[in-house]
Amino acid sequence: MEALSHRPGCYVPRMSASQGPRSGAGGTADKPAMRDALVEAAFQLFAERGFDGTTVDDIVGLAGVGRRSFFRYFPAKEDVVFPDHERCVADMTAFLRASGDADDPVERVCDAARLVLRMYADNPGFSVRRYRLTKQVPGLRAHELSVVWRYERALADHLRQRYAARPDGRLRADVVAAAVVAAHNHALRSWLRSGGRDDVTADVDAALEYVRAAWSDTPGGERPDTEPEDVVVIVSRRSAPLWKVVRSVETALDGTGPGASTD
Amino acid sequence: MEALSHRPGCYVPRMSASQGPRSGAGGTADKPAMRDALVEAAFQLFAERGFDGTTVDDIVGLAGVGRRSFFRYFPAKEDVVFPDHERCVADMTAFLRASGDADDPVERVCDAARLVLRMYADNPGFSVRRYRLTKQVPGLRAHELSVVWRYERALADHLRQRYAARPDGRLRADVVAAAVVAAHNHALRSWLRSGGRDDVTADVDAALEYVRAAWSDTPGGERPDTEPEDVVVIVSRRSAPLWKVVRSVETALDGTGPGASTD
DNA sequence: ACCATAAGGGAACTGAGTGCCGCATGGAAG
DNA sequence: CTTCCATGCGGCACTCAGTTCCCTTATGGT
Repeated sequence: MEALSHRPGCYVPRMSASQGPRSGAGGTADKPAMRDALVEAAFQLFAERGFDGTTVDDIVGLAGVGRRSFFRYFPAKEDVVFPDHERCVADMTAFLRASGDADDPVERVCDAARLVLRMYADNPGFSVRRYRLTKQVPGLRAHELSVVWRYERALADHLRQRYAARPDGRLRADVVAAAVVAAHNHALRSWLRSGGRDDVTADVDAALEYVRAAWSDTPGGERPDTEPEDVVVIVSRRSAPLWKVVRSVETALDGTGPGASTD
Repeated sequence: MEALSHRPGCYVPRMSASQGPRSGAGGTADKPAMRDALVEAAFQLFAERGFDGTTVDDIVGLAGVGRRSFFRYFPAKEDVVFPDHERCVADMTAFLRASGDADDPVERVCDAARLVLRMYADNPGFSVRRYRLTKQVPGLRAHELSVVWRYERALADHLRQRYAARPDGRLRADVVAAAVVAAHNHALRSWLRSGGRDDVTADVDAALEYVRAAWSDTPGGERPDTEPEDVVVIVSRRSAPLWKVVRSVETALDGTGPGASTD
């Protein structure tokens, strides 16, 4: 999570696809005013008449632009609901590409998921409005699946590189990526359902820790540098009475007595 | 997996959605000839001109039926590529609903995934043709996502019921469902990529065992009915030499010697 | 013979998405 | 200042997916 805080120069400028025409002077931070106007008009009409009840002509009519311009900025009507999706994917892939080979791959993809979370949390109002929309419009739900799929593919591709040496590296990469995305989405959705009031980051951290504990190579809840020296394993016959099991566990954890410590 | 073999009366008759009109006499096993003709014509044209290069008029022209009839059987053009999807989802939900509370939930959803696999493996030729199609047509890839999403939701909903007592039950359900689907799809896709020649079931079993080992409540590789009487736990100091660890493991498994058996 | 039901066929319509062309702006070169 | 080119925008027309409405036909029961 430390990797996510205050990364000054890590922002991908603007070379993303589906960005539409770059307007005016070839500077760095220009404002696609027409694009924002289209998004604003679209969400206003979607709130009034619903997604299916709104035509592209309605949107461009309210925004005061030509119909052809809409499809210059958004390849499809559904894309106006996820305006900066391409930039987010580009940011995530850049973040993963900047990963070193030393750190834990699972940690890295969890941090990448936190990156996506931050993009949602930065605009709570917009995220909640979009969530209510996608929840009840089947076409938008389907579109959201391909949005999420892009993130999952980015995570899985990164993990496949990192797990290239493992025997089941590709399988593990796909499974871990799916688990991370599922955990992230679980926490994100419950936050969106609450209207954006709860503490997202804590819930997402807990959810990601859940899969990290199951799939990371650093098994404990600790980071590699704080990992304890000992690994504890307990053997017990199932028919043994509970108090005997407990006593043996305690003894084994002490490292003395009749436990199974080999050292 | 025993639950998957030979379930004579478990087949969901025909009340699925998107099934189109039920034809002719009200018997049990009638054949929607027109539906099959549409699928056949569609795949033939898709192979020749591609999905985007084929219009619905082309399909109905080759099948010799009216254009309106196509949309009676398939709500959208993409649905002709997944003709029995609704029946598969209905089968899976029925299979999950028939689950007892005794067996391992993870085992159950893994078996449900194997059920889907069997539907693919029953028609290898069709599955491979569809795979090659969906691989290169973005619109079909997106549609496949919503197909897979239905399966994942079915698994997750079942797990949510089974994990209702757990503190993080809903999170665990979502993560396990995603992991199972990812593992299943990983093995399925590699089989489809091979043209349907490899042994699917073995690969899928291995992939599902991968997530079962991580998330099932019965940690070993054993089924509940063949579970051994003993539970083995091993304690080892990390700095111990490997041979000492191995020797202690062997001793512990023997139940004799200086191991940690409490009985 | 009559009607009821259900399936197929077909014309016409809406709306998304695309191709093409013309217009305007704005900066650079003559 | 004019010419030229590049770029963004608007508009028209077109294709095609999907829907609505209505008609025809077959079958089966009374």
